[in-house]
Amino acid sequence: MGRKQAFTRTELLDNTKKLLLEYGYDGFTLKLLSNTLVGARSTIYQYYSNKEEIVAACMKNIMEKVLHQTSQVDESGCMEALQQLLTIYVGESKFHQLLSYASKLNGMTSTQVEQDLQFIEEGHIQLKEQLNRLFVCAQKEGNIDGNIPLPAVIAVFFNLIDAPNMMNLPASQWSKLLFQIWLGGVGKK
Amino acid sequence: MGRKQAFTRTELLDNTKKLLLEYGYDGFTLKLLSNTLVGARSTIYQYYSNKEEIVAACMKNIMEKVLHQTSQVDESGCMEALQQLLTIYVGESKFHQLLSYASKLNGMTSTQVEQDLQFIEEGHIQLKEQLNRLFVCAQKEGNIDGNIPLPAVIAVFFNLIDAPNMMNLPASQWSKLLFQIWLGGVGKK
Amino acid sequence: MGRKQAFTRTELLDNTKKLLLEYGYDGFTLKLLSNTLVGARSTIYQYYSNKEEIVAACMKNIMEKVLHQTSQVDESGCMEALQQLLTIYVGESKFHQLLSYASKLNGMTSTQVEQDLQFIEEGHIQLKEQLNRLFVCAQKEGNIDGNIPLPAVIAVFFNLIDAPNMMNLPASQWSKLLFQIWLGGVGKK
Amino acid sequence: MGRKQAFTRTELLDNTKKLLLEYGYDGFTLKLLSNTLVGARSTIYQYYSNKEEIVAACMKNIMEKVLHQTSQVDESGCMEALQQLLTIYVGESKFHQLLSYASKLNGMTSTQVEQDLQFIEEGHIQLKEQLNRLFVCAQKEGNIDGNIPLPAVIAVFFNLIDAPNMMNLPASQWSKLLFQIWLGGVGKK
DNA sequence: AATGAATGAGGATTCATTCAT
DNA sequence: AATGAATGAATCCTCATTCAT
Repeated sequence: MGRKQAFTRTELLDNTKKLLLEYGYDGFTLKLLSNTLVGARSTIYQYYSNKEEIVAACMKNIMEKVLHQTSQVDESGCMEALQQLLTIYVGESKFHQLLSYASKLNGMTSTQVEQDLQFIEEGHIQLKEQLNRLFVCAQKEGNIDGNIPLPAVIAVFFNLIDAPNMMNLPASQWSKLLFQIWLGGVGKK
Repeated sequence: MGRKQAFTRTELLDNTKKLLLEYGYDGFTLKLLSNTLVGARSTIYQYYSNKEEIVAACMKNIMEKVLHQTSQVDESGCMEALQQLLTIYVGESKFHQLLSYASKLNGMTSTQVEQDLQFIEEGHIQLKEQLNRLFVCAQKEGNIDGNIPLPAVIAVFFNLIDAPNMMNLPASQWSKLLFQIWLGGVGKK
Repeated sequence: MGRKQAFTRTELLDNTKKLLLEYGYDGFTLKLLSNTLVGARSTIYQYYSNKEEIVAACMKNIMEKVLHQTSQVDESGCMEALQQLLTIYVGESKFHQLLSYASKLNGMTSTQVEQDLQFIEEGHIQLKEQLNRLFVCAQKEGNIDGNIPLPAVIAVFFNLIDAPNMMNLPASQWSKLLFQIWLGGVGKK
Repeated sequence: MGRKQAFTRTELLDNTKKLLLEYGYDGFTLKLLSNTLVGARSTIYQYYSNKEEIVAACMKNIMEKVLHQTSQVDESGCMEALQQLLTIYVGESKFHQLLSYASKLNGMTSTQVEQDLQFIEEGHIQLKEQLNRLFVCAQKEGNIDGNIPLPAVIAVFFNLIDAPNMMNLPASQWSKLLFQIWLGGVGKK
């Protein structure tokens, strides 16, 4: 009963992601979004009740995907686990950039936004804890140089995610390369 | 006798930089800018004929500063030179972030913007060439592992700039640490 | 075999009345209305073809109820009759307020609205005539001070209807009190 | 310096008052308002930063006018004072209706609105106190029938303000007539 | 030259109403 | 007949930019 949907929630969020990455939070307008969809601008409000909710849902989506993958990583071998995590992060394109828009969102406006932000927040914590566990383990096992302050180790690790894959290697290879550099450096041995 | 000058071009650009970093390109409004200056909003148009020109000039400014510093680096010792470059980049706060707003600018709107964008573009090329020179030299001198593809070496190097200095070390120390990690990795030797 | 009826016309109008009183004409939206009913918003259009028709029907309804009651008043004793009328008006909650929305309605839009407005208009006239009859009679019988212009007598009488019953007396008592004040004033005798 | 104003704050508020009375709070749109003024719609925002502030300012204005007048009433003779107050209220056209829009305003949105609402609130209290003083005094002096509950006395008094002056008498005469009815009733003595 | 005021284009959002199942 | 989805018009508001003093 009722008319059939012009577009799905998934389409909406996918296009949102693309546009957010291309134009940033403020540059992302509902007009732009509706242009990538088949219907009228106002139809978007059938799915989400305002712009913030759309962006929040989009971010939550990505966090969910990442959490799903990271939760399946076998942590018994910590170096392998770290390598796998890097692959996941590198694969989930622009993870950092997208989640950085959280600061633009005002949780007070809508319960839905608030919930999504909370979910993202908790996801972040979970991810941090996992990394911490693994870094500590790696240090204990003697895989990481104790002379380098751990914050620096982590900062560099995290930053690798955003390194532009200019050679267009497949994500897994690229991440392997990055991991190798992170661990052994670029210097001649 | 004219009215007394309300504010200088330099003040204008300095405040622009601060605001751009705080609010991003879209969040940066002329009202916000004029609030940080002594005169009226419309006076800004005596200096630049639109918002894009202001941002372009601001970006050009930063590129100029960086180019000025990098051009003074003694390239005879390539490893030392690279280390110095990293210090310069790390010191020039948010170099990447600011220059990323170039994508928001539409060169077609004004000749001035076009010229500034061109300058920035050329600056980028110049910087890349300098790095390339040094990386090739470093490789030749046997300081860099030939098994790692040069683009990866460069990508990681460039990305270090944006690593958050969470321990709040002085720029020179932080850059030294990053350089050391880049070269030798975080793994136990 | 058709679908089962979602809601009745009466339910629709009753809820409309409640909402009109709570939110006013503009605050009254079809979404709000459909939320108080069991079916879908669009089903409302099976009963009335637009918002104006709903409000007009609601207003007509109320006028009908009042007319029905006032037509049963025995006018032989004019003071008793006036007292009864006041009770009716006071009892028909917010009679004035609801009928004031007539000004928001545009008779041109639909024949139905036009007819309803006409009905209401005529009802008003009928009520006025009845009151006039009774006031004239009251004057003749020497119950009303001939020195007070009749329009003022009527205006005050009509306005009593809207006096807020702050003591929350039962309608009949409240109306009796108002009638007594109207007739005898609040001054010490 | 600068261009000369297209319209004054006073014009703006006067037109606002007229429109509010004609169309109600929701029916009052900035488009409507700007149509009654010489300039563009957006120019209105030079004076007030949103619709609520305009309405709040308009309401405050009216309250100020009324308070100014009521504060000059000589309260030594309480019946005369009450008569004067009624004249003031009757003269300040639609005092009640306009101030009733306070409920539509959300004080949280703007400090200005909050302050104006507070002012209006306090004005209300002041007016109530003045009336109370006078009613009590009138009762003491034996001018008011002790058998009628005071709330009813007050309710009727207040309601007189809104009685439509259908004979178009000058405000002072009309109010005198109303006062006389309120005090002595319409019945034959 | 400096400025205060004016303005139009653009964006988010709501709502009555219409469509298609 | 009932409905869920679609939609365009209308509204508030912001902002870069232009005007006139």
